[in-house]
Amino acid sequence: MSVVTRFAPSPTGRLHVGNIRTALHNFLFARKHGGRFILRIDDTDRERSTAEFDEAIRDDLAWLGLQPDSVVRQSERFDLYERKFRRLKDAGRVYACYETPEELDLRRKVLLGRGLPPVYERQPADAPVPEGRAAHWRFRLDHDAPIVWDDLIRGEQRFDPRLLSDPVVRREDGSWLYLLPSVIDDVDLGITHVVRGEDHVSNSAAQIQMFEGLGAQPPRFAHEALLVAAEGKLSKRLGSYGAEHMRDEGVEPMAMLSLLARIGTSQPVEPFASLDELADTFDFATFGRAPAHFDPHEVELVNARLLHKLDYAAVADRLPKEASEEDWLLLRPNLEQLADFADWFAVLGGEVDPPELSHDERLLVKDAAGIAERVDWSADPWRALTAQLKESSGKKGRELFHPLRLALTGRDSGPEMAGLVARMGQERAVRRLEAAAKR
RNA sequence: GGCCCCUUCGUCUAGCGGUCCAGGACGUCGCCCUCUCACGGCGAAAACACGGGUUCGAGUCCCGUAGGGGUCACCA
Repeated sequence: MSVVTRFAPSPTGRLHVGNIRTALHNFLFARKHGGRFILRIDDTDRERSTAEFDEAIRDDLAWLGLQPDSVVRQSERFDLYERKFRRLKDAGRVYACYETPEELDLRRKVLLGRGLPPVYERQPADAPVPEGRAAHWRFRLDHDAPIVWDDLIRGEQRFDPRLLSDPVVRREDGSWLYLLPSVIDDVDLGITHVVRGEDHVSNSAAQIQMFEGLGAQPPRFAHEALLVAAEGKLSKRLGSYGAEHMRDEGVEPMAMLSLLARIGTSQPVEPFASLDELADTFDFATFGRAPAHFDPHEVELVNARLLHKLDYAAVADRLPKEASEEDWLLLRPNLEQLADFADWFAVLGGEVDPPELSHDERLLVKDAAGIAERVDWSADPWRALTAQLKESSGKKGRELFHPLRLALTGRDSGPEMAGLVARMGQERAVRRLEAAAKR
């Protein structure tokens, strides 16, 4: 049996880390098993769904490289739901209800107040239909069929259907609620594995009976522990760490994905350059059951480590077109974001602001400028320059190198000076040293 | 309030009764590459929530306490 997974966001907002992680796991599992990954836009809620978010979600997935093999939209499948709904109704698995939300809410509070589970109480079949009230519809759970499944992450799960409310599947205006259309689609699309957050476990319990009611075999389920914000006690909203935000912050998609694939698992977080590498090692058995802390700072760290090992070919099209492979190799170890490259590239070929130096440092740099003019730049100019300067000034170590780094690059830290100096050329180096000496 | 899940180094975790004075990864610190900052390499410090049991023996099993997460919608 080949694997088919799906990611089913509702277009009521942008993707955030939690979403992305679920999408990634569905993608990786399918990829690992040579299966298919489907994007299902859950837009049954017409009030809150928008075309803008629909598009933004597809954009974000594309940016992340999580391309679905196909895309379906629930709003285009209402005919199918109608047919299945009718069948369930004829079979008595779906029945009409007439309570108002206020009545249900009140009843729930009473039950809760008595310390009882707030489960929906079915009305007797001969209960009078309230005057002028339209029906909404519930799925009838089979109270005599214990619900059991073997969760890929949580192990054996058992639910007593009596402790679950018969879920409302359709409103009085005919609009659909999440639970039933999702099951109908999972059957129709041949979904073999449902991978989602553990906030869905009780939904899965009810849905398993829906699969059976529809005469279908339920898929396998994997409910992953949720992510919680790392910072402080006051749980910050995870929603702010969205794909949009990541893009603006210069996060490489693979850095984000590398972290999300492994956080909360027993496998180490390492920067991976491709989804295939991630898919190879993907395994639900390594998933922990406790909520993992997501720390945005960790994304930055993985991002930097990823950049440090990325090949020129992987980034060439996003670099200034004059930048060579050598430039990339020289500058790469110092990048935290790809955008930093452009700044360093300017240090090689552009201009830098002369730094503020102390009196002693200016003298040293002036001396250096004189030496630099006479050095043979085709050999190893940095070695020649520093050797001579060391001798003439009597300085060494930080005292010697720091002013030179400042004068030549305008910054107090950065890549290997030897490489930078050779690449910036004699004329530019001399000019910068002189400028710094004068300032 | 009911039900479900969880609690090992700062963080993510390994551990499925003795082989654990608890292993790995990130971070931190130190050393090396280099006579600078970074990159990289090597190394070090760092944890079994608490209290009771069971057992010859408990991080590992049981109960309780505390804490965290989830759920109990005419949201998804």
